[in-house]
This record gives sequence, structure tokens and C-alpha cells, in this order.
Amino acid sequence: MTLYVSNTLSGEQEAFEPHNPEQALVYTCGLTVSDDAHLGHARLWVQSDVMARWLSHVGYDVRHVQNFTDVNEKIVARTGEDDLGTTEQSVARHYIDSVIEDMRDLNLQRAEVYPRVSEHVPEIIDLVETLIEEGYAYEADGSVYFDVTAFEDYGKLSGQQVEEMEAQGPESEQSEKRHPADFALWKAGAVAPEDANEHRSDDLPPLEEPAGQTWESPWSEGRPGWHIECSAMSMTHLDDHIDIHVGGQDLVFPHHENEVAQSEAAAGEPFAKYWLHVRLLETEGEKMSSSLGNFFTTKNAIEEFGPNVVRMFLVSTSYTQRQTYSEETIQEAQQRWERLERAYERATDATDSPDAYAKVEAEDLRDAVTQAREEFEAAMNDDFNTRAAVSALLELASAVHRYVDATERYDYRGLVDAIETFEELGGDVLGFQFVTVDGGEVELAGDIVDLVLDIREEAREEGNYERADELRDRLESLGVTVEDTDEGSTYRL
RNA sequence: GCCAAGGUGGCAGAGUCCGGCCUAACGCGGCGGCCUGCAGAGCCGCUCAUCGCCGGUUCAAAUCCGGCCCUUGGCUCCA
Repeated sequence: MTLYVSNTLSGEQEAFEPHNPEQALVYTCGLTVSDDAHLGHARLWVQSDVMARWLSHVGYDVRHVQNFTDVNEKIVARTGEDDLGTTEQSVARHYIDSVIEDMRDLNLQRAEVYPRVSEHVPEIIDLVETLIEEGYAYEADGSVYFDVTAFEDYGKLSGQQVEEMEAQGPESEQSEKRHPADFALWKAGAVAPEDANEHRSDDLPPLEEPAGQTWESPWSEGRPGWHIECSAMSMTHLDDHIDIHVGGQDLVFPHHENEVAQSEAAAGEPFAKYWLHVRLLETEGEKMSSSLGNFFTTKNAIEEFGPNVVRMFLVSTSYTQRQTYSEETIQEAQQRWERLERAYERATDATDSPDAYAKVEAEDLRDAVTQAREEFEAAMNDDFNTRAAVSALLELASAVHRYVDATERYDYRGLVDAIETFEELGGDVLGFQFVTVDGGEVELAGDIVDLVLDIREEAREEGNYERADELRDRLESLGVTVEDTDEGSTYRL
């Protein structure tokens, strides 16, 4: 069955045909590590994660690269805050750590590589040099700008016309540029204090001096422009032409438009074949965004609802549609997840019971499995329709409940097929974690172990070692190893 | 202003590319019942849509065409 995807470049759904029929090169535009990620970012990650998982599932060798932008004035603006350190690098490190933690919690499949801008400056410089040599860029006072009039196709991604465009980039650059829509590839000098202070917390003293990392280049000691990094990093880690470029729809212009221009001007061939844009997450009618302050952080969401519910929420609307966040919508996701999880548990309990027989064959159950698999596959191939894919699994969930409710002697093989369907499609493809791994349960388990250890500690203090040893033995039998130390008891699961 | 996406039941959200299995999926909510010591879960049934508005094409339109209204995003850092 053919996979169809919505390509921003053509504005249409197209059959997915990668350059190499066995491989899929996927680049996801990562985030600027100047803050904790919010649910809108998580939506992009989860959606691109599911895309990559599905591509693998249908047999492609997927190479997925997702970058971290660690050079940015908003990062500089946060230097000096508690726990963040005093340099651009230290702030970036802090948030990279935070983001990776979120990604792990959400059970994202690891990308092949997470390149950072700061480690790709040589490649960026090479690329800028090429663009100058080819006549697509020019130097002005130590900075380098891309000449939008030199690239014929400029505007093809976002539908903009160069003639009708307003100025691009900050006011301060305008005097150096030939055309107001030209954009910076390289900027001379460090971040000007006023540029960073614009984003700086009022609680901090404003910066007085230029700040942030700088690098030597043929034009000046300075910093790479925003857009060039993604071109350089995808070319470095994937190829001059890639198959799928994923990003938030707020990046279509100017970021991705500029990426197209730089990459294609330099390489002389089309850059990404398919541009997939994940529509934005909205709350109360406007997009969730750090600058609007209406965000819910990924960490808080995971803490409150657990990773599976957050994941369910984020796949409950297909990527081509904007999604609304509210108490109601996330609770619906919680219901949907729990319904799926209960059916899975029901199926495993029934399978593992003495009532499951080798020679019982339940046609309705087996048909439901077949149908769920077909519907799931059709949904995913139809532009990664994750909502419809989940629905297919929920229909199987209903079928499992109905079957187990109505039956005394279970069809062992049929139930196993159902379980495997949940695990393969819900687990491997959609990234849900059945059984033990629900964050909430792990946390609860930990809390309960702590409770038991507290009781045991009381027993020890009373000299009731018999009781304490009994508690230790019983925990051990549950797979919890207790170790007493000078600072108190610790445990391992 | 310019560019780009959208407008489907109380909510949320598929279906729109390739018109007819759409008398509109899946779910949440609401109502009734079964089960149950209670609750929950589950099951069964019911509830709720003239698919933004107007016009056109067609035997047939949520789906195609035209006009209008409204919303969101981008044009400044943004997933």
C-alpha cells in the first residue's frame, strides 16, 4: 500500500517516493534550547517520531536527524539566571538536558544524531563560502547576506512573492542589505546587548556588553545566522537532498523558505522532496507559545498525566490539523488511553488464564484483529492519520471486551494476535508503553516502596528486627532489593 | 495589507485529494438498562449534525466549481 503525505511545497498530498527506494532521510527542525519545552514542541516531536516509526514499520531504513539550536540571542538573554550558568553554552546545556529528559519520558525513539549548531560552524562557513562563490550571497561589513533576488525560486515554499515582501530580519541590518528581504547567513560580532535584553527577564540586570559565542570566519569573528544551520546540518548528516523535512507550521516562512533557498542554491538540486508541517497546538483560540505565556510545559503534562496520556493526546489530531489543548481534550485523551490499556490487560489476563485453549477458534475476535490491522495501516498510509489509527485500535479494544465478556473458553491464538496487534501498532508504531512502564505507575510503585520502607524503619527503631527482615524479604520477593546505608535505606527495582 | 491553512454534533475529531457503502468513524459528555455488596471497569440501547453562508455542476456533494462571511498561523524570536 502506498504512503501519501501532505507536501507544503506542492500544497497537495503526494505518494511518498524517496530518492533511494529503501531508505528514508528525515530531518526534524528541532528547537532553540532557551527554555523548557512546552506541549506544542512535544507535539512536533511525537508526530515526527510516529512518522519515523511508521516508515521503519513499512520497511524503510530510516535515518532521522533532529537538531538543537544552541546559538541564539534568547539563550544569551538567560545567562546569569540561577542554575543556568553565565555563558551561552551553559544555558544551552541545561536546556538540552531538560529536552532530552522530556524526549526519553515520552518514549521517543532516539534519532540517529542530534546535531548542535555550535559544533557545525566549520560546515556552516563552508556553505556560506559556496553561496558567495556561486553568486547567491554577499558580504557587507563583516556580515554575509543571502541575495533573494539571485535565487529564482525564492518564495516557492510559502507562496511569497519577493516583490511584495516586506523587510526581513531586524531593523539594524537593513542598511547593510541590498534588498530588504535578504537575510543573514553570518553576522559580525557577538550578540548586541540590546538584542539580548529584549528577551531578558526583568529580574536580571541588563547586559552591558556584547555576549555569546563567536567564531573566526573569513568575514569577521561572528555568529551564524539562524537559517543556515539547518541546511548545513542536514547536508552534513544526511545528504544534499533529503526526503522528508518536518517542522512546525510557524516555521514555513521565513525559516524553511530560507533553508530551501540556501540549500538549493548551494547544491544546485532540490533540497527536501517533501516538506511536512505539523500544525500548531492552540489554547483558547491562539497558539501555545512561550512568548504568549499560555503554555503548558511538557514536564508538567507528563507529571500530571503520564507519558502515555500525553502521547495519546498528541496523536489525537492528525498533523495536518491544528489541535486544541484544554482540560477537556486532554481528559478525553486520558479516557482513550485507559480504554486501550484496559483492553490490553484484559486480553493478556484472558490469554494467561486456564480458560484459554489451543483448539478454540473465535471467528469474530480474529476478524476484529484483521480489520483493526487493515484500518490502522490504511490510516497511517493516508498521510499519517494518527487519530484514525488510534480509532482502529480502540475498535479492537471493544471487540476484545465484547469477546471476553461473552465467552467462557477463550481462543488462545486469537487473543495473542490481539495482544501482538496492540504491541506492534500501539507500542512499536504509536509509541505507547503498555504494562509496567506508565510513568505514573512507576512513580506510584516508588512511593509505595518508600511507604513500606518507612514502616520497616519504624520496626528497626523499635528493635523489631524480625518484622523488619520480613518486610525486606517480602520486598525482595517482589523484585525490590533493599540496602541499608548510613543515610537510611535505599532500594533497587 | 500580503501569503498560507481552516470552518463537520454539547465537546473533541475522522471523512474532503479519488463525489455514491456518510441515513457522517473512534472517543468524551448526557440518558436508560445489564452486571455488581458499593463504586469503577465492561457490555447493550438511546441521545446529538439541514457538514460556515449563498449559488452552480451532477442521476448523486461534507466531498467538485464560483462568490461571500468568519477563525487561526506567517510576514518580528517561535515547533
